[in-house]
Amino acid sequence: MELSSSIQAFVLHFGEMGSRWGINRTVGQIYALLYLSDKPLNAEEITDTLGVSRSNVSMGLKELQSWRLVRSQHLPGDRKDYFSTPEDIMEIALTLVEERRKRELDPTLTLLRQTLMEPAGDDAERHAHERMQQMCDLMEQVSDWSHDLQKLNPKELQRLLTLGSAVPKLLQMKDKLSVIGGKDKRKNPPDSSAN
Amino acid sequence: MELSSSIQAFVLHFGEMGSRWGINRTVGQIYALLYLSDKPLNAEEITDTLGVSRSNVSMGLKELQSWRLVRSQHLPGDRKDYFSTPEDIMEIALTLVEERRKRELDPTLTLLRQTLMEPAGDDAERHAHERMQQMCDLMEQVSDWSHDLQKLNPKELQRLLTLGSAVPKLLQMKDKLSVIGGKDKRKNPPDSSAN
DNA sequence: TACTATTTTCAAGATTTTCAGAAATAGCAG
DNA sequence: CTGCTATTTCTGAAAATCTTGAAAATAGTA
Repeated sequence: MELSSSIQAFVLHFGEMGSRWGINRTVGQIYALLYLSDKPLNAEEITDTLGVSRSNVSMGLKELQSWRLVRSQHLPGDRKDYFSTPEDIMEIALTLVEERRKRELDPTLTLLRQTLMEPAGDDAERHAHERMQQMCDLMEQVSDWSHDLQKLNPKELQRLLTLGSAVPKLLQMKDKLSVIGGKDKRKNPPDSSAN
Repeated sequence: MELSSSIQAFVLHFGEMGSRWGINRTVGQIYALLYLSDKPLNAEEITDTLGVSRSNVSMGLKELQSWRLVRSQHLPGDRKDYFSTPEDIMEIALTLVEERRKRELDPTLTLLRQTLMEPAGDDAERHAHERMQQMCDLMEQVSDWSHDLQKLNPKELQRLLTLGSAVPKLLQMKDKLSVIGGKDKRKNPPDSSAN
């Protein structure tokens, strides 16, 4: 399959960016191709289009499936596997967030929790444990937040994203409401500590 | 310098995770060491502690400084450079978000904007451009959101993070308020389209 | 069951990245 | 300027990763 120049540029770019995103070039190119394609592609088509080996494509597809960024399906009257990316880009983004959390956060979180079970020995270790505790707390919050995101539907997520910088203003608004209504159930009421 | 076992474990872990985070082992180890240290360290001390070459430490420190995750300072009466990480973990997290945006998002955003200036040719390219437009829109929102985060002070950021899953409820609250007060200035008032 | 289409695995070669030591550079006191 | 120390850059070797073609495994079909 011949690619138009703009599609080609995008595919090549994804290949190059792959290293920054923690995937290799072929994987990046396969994903870009599937993302832009208006129909599912089989491994053979991908191989021909990208000009890489068939086995490379097989491995790449396997990795993309392990990330849940690519799905396979069968077309009627055809034994080949056909691959595509989800339609909804919000869904794609959520998947990416979740998988990165699993790979980049969870292992460290596990180590930190284990380490912090043990008491610190000398002064240096005591300080180190404090630092680890800070990191652990933050990572847990980010992790929880990531889990919460997964529960939102794409629509809610879209609104949240659009809101962007307006969220702090919402916070202020909430504070006022809480003060008036007295319905604040959080452990730390607003401004319980100085800024 | 001798490391206690829990510190050692953390340093080694950061070295291993480095590859997933887009840095190499030595860089990961140097960062972990500085993060846990209760005082700034010079390159010589880092070299001895980690058992890697002096030149490696030099390169690693340079990279960490390019990420703005490590700062250098001079101690009175000493010609050596001493290195440390910022105290506030929230500040560290913000730096990380910003630098990752620059490295992982911005280049793609640039390419997408350029590409989308040109009109699409055939049907396949038209579909591809639609997909690129979706990705571009989302990335711009994430990028804007990341910029907005940078403007928050650590305290506000902390509250935002603690809020987590409560944000959607806040959204609902806002909707009700807007309906009552009639002060909604957004282009798309709440529920202007079906969910 | 045997045959064929398709996918996956494997081991070797190619490429890229990491690393230590050597050489070069920079900063500074005398 | 000279000699000394601290730091960075260069370079080739080692290690890790990527890519490939061939072989093996799997799945579908007659």
